[in-house]
Amino acid sequence: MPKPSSTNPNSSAEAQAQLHEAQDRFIASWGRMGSVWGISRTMAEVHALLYITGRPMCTDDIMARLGVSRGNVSMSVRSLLEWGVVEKVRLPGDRKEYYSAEQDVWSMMRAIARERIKREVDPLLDALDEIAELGPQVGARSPEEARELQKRLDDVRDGFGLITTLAHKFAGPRGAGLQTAAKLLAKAPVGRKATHGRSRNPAKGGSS
Amino acid sequence: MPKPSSTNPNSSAEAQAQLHEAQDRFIASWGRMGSVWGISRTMAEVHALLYITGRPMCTDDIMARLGVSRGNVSMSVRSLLEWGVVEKVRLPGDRKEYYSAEQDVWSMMRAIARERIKREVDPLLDALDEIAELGPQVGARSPEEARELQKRLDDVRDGFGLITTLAHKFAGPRGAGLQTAAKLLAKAPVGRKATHGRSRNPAKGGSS
DNA sequence: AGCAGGTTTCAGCAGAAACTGAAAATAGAA
DNA sequence: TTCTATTTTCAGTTTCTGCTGAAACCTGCT
Repeated sequence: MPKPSSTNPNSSAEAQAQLHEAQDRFIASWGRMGSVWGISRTMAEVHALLYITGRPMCTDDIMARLGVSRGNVSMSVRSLLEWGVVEKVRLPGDRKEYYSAEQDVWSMMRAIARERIKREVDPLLDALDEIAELGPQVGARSPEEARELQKRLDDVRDGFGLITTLAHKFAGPRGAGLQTAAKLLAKAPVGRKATHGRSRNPAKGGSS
Repeated sequence: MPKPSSTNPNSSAEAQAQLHEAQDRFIASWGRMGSVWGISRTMAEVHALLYITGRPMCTDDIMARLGVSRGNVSMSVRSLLEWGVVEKVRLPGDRKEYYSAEQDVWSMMRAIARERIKREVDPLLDALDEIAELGPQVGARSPEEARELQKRLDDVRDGFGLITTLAHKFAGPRGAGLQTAAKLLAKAPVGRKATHGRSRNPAKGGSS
């Protein structure tokens, strides 16, 4: 029910404001995250907004809530659609387009991981392969330095290659299995118990 | 043996130039990577230079090779030292400071991962915890929306929490075990075989 | 102590990225 | 088809980030 959030039996104006604030905080954090990841702050904020409210929203809703221009919303939504973390929704009897975010966190994370690998790791791997091909030339004249170079190149390649293989299992179309794998690995005693030093806020909602 | 790379029995001027070019390409790629990761291009380039040559270098060497200012080198090196991927080296009989990069790729990757988690994930987790504390207020007046909010917050938290736990095993002081774990996981049939569609350059000249 | 060689800091500049606003394009209704 | 509500594009503007270069600051030799 994408109802223009107005007076709802359950929510007083005050509670509304508090909800609003909590949401805004999430949006702000996610947005800051976005800058660190190299995507635009607004794009991350739009995504956060759609995710946290869970309701389809149209361009004007987003503009109003985030206080950004129409053009900016349009561009951000487009990227989000490309990433596959947001989809268009048509409401019958309304000419506007509505947008809503992927609600399953793991799908969402897969999508994010997929994009990031594409942008961050793959180009490096390509470059590495390309550079490796210069090796023989060097090797012809300077075998020792060529070997050193080749070794370092290979080391990096192998490291990132492994990570990529791993990540593709996670991010690929059938990647859901990795959620399980991750949980397994998280439990497995690799070295020692690595509590990440943060006490989970207890009870409350069970999750997916 | 940090010899100012001059005439070496094994290397003709030509081979030297070719080695140089291969290195430069690596440096450029790694530098581009850096921008994507939100660290300055120069910082990444300095690191790449120190890694790929494997030789300790002083400020002037770096300035000359990378064509950047003294101040820039100074700042970059400082960050690199903080990240723990580069260390100071004193050469006896020379007042200059020399710097050299961690040569083990896995240590290097652990260091990188550690920094990135610190900068990217931890703040989000903190924000999430903080926001979750606003929940009860909302809940008092609007139980339904509060539950929805809490659930979404928890979902994200759980997802990132799991990843963090995992990552800390990898990046932590005893994290070396994860190299093994990664290899294991890479082999394990999670769903289906995920060849990452890239054929490793097979010894010599593949095509580009 | 004074001095020479080296490193760090930082104000100002330059280039890049993000954002706006309005014009152009598009898609649905009649 | 035409008319109109909505979305997209893009040139201009603003904002941000990284870089430089010179002055200030260390550090250890004499």
